Amino acid sequence: MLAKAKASPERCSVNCYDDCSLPQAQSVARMSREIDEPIAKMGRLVHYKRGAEIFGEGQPAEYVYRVVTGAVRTSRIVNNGRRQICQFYLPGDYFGLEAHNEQATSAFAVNDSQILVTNRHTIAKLTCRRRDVTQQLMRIASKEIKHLQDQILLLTKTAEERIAWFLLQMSQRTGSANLVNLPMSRQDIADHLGLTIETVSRTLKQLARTGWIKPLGSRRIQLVRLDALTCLVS
Amino acid sequence: MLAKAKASPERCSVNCYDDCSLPQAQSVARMSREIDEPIAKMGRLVHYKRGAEIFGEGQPAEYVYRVVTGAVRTSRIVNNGRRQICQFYLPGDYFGLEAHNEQATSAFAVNDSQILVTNRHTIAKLTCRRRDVTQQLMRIASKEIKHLQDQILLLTKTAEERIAWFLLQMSQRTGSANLVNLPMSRQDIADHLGLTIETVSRTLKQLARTGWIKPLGSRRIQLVRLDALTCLVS
DNA sequence: CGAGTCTTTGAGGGGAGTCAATTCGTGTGG
DNA sequence: CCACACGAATTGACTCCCCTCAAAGACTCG
Repeated sequence: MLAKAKASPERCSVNCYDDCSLPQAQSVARMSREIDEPIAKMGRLVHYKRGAEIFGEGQPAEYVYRVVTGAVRTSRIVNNGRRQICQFYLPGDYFGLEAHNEQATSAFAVNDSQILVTNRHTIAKLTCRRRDVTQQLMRIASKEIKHLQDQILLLTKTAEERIAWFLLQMSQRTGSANLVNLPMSRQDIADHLGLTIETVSRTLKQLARTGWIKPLGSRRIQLVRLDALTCLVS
Repeated sequence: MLAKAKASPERCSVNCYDDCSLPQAQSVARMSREIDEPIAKMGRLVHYKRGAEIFGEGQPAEYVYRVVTGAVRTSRIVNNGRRQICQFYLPGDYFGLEAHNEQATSAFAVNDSQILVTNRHTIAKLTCRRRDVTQQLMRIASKEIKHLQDQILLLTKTAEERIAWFLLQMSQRTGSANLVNLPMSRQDIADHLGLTIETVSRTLKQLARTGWIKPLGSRRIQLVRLDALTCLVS
């Protein structure tokens, strides 16, 4: 019931760079879909082990983060002990930007992950010189807001619709059309969708029985009937 | 069931100004808690009648809005006809900023309202000259994100907790400690909290029976036991 | 005063939660 | 390499909260 997150704040700094001069920075910039993202080109690459805390709720928000490899979840603990997973972040996604003074969420590495960490001061200084940085910041914030609004819509729907939505979203975000890799546990999914692990499991089974999905092991799912799933979410 | 929003796009422009020279602009700036908010000092004051559409979902996001008097609700329509009210905005609140290219929500005036409308280009130009504008933008976005996250936490709670949370929040935002004026209908409240009007009505009755609140007419509620309500939300 | 809308109240049903037991999967140590 | 342990995931039975449907009551405004 009380899903306490593992607090193993083990962090290993692997590589540092502050400019585009190093090859790693180049590859990071190339990974970006929008080439001219100034924030993507600076920062420090940090390696977090599976389950490691990246930042905690209430901590001062000093950095902006970007997933390079792996996966990250942000979460909040509610009074009754429930854990709400606000968002999963996959390679290319920014997070930690939404905070103003202090973090409203905690962030944990779902898997071993490489995260690009950029100081907010560095970004703030950049906004004075380059006007497109402000636009990029607002674009990231807008994306975050849009996503939260989608999630709010989701929480008024049925379990089946939530699961379908989640699977479709994961398939879109990971790029593979009809094969979904789930880096997170059932508990993570349940806490994200506002369900219980039992309901998640039952609903997945139901979708498999109707032939819309095909489970390939516990954390790999093939989306057989993309049309039916999409229709369910509409 | 299908809660269709009234589409009465009647809008009356009452006053225009683009600088601080006019007295209305001064009063708007004075209303602001943070005196040095650059956005609050410019724009055009528009009057919207009760039920009027301020902008529609999918429309290009050209302006940023600020409530001066009245109340505004932003909403989205889900596939099954349900309406999700994303947020209520009260005097002093900004809205419409979260959109990137096009509005993700529709906005309607709950009551007759005066809205300060500012062109995004004007703000964008200002960011080049004054660096604090970017910070203000991010502060508004952060506030919006925090609020959405709170609402997500809310939607996993019971009806009683949602109602209590809503009443406490409204009392905080309107400034009056234990007297809540509800400018919106039961349907609006229900669509905001992810409940039905029947459940809203029943839950309010239940809270009144336990003596924690005291209804003063349909749209005025006295919060008798603030401690108990706060404990419920925790 | 009356038509329409909003709100309240009641009865019944369904979907997800809770509790509990079993199975599966992974890593560990003998 | 196998046996064991531990957690993760599945499956089942039962309960409860909220939704649905329906009708009556209260309020608003012409």
